[in-house]
Amino acid sequence: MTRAEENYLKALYHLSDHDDTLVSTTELAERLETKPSSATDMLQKLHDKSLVAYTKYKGAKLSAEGRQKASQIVRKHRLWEVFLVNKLAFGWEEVHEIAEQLEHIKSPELVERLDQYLGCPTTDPHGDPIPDQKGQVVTVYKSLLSDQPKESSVILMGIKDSDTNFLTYLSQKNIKLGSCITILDKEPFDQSMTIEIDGQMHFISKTISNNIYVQAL
Amino acid sequence: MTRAEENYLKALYHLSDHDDTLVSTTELAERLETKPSSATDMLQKLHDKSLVAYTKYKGAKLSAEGRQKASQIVRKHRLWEVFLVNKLAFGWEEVHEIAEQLEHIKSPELVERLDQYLGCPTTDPHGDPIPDQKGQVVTVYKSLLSDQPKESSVILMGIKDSDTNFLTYLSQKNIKLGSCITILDKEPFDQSMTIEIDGQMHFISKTISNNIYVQAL
DNA sequence: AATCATTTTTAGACAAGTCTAAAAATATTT
DNA sequence: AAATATTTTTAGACTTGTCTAAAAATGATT
Repeated sequence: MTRAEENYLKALYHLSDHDDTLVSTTELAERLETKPSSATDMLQKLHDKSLVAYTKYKGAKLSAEGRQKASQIVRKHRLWEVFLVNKLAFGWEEVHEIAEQLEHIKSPELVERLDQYLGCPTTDPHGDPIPDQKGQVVTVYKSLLSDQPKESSVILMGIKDSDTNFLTYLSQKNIKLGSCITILDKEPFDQSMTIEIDGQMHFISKTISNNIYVQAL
Repeated sequence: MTRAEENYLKALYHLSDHDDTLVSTTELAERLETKPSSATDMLQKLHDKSLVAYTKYKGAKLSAEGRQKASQIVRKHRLWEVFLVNKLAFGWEEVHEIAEQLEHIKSPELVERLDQYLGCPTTDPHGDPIPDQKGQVVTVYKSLLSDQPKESSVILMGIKDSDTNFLTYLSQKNIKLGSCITILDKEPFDQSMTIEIDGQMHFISKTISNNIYVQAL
């Protein structure tokens, strides 16, 4: 498999993550920052290889085989992210781009040894699950911080959209995975919150709280 | 720089390692398992980019800039080899292919952190020197085992041609970097040797001893 | 149901890197 | 020094993945 093929499979994996909906050509092209015509070409190619179920004008989704392949690329991506953060002390906002490259390294042996070396982690530095060799992921129940009531305490479990700017914003405020968050106040008007983390108080907008996954204490 | 360009630079680096001789198109093509016509195309391209000094029908060599670029690819290759052997417990005969892929990962920050993490090694698992950021290498004086006199004792410092089969042969016999070798006997006729390593005796041909670098104790 | 707008596909072109086959230059031999 | 052999380069073609522009299909509107 070429790098381009791998990137298309991965994009399909992310776009039809849980639901089994068909992905449109335009949607796929946007995700990959390319043109719909290019996506069409590739979908036909991947369909010929039985990695994608694609019907002209209707859309595409991964086949069982394609999903397995895609999951292993995601597995590699997230394992490398753990390596970069836990072993090389990169910040969680710095690792995505490097992992985009490392995920294409072809060596099943390497992946398994890396997994062992890292202690077989089940989530990456942003709280996203790491698929196992079979493509299975451990589903951890996560709610959005924005849905939590006033005066409750929760643990930060993940980031919904791991945008670099957002990750940088959080790490500057020393907010990280595992942080204990107490909601001191919640404005009924715009749902902005006053929260407390490690004795520090922060005001956060709904946009922010809506991008943070938490778990009840 | 593309992967192909990097591979050509690296090949030139290895082919005109110490001496500053011109490399022929055929020589380069053979090293890269490609055709001379392809090598010609690429040499012209690299010449246009000032990475290679190339004269039609004469041959090519790296420019200062090209040599620097090449050295950093070799640096990455060898650092990753150290990682694979020292951290992931791969055998020294298993790491070349994987490092061939890892050497193309583009992230200066990653290289420097990896270097630190590994303790800034100066040689790779086969005893080859790791260039520093400037492309400089520490030259360690190494002689060939085949040139050593009978009854001398030496330390194994490196492998001349790190062929997979040869590396496997050595590791099966538990012969590794740093092993102390005593030459018990040396046959005048074919220069085959009887050597002793860690209490184990081995008979080795000239072909073998000629591929092992050692240093006097 | 017919028209209009949008999405998707096709067709043809381009760049990178490779190849084969033929032409040009260099090296070797007599 | 001329003829032959070898090496190197050029020319044209192919593949992968992309693009633009035009055609076809689908969806929305009236």
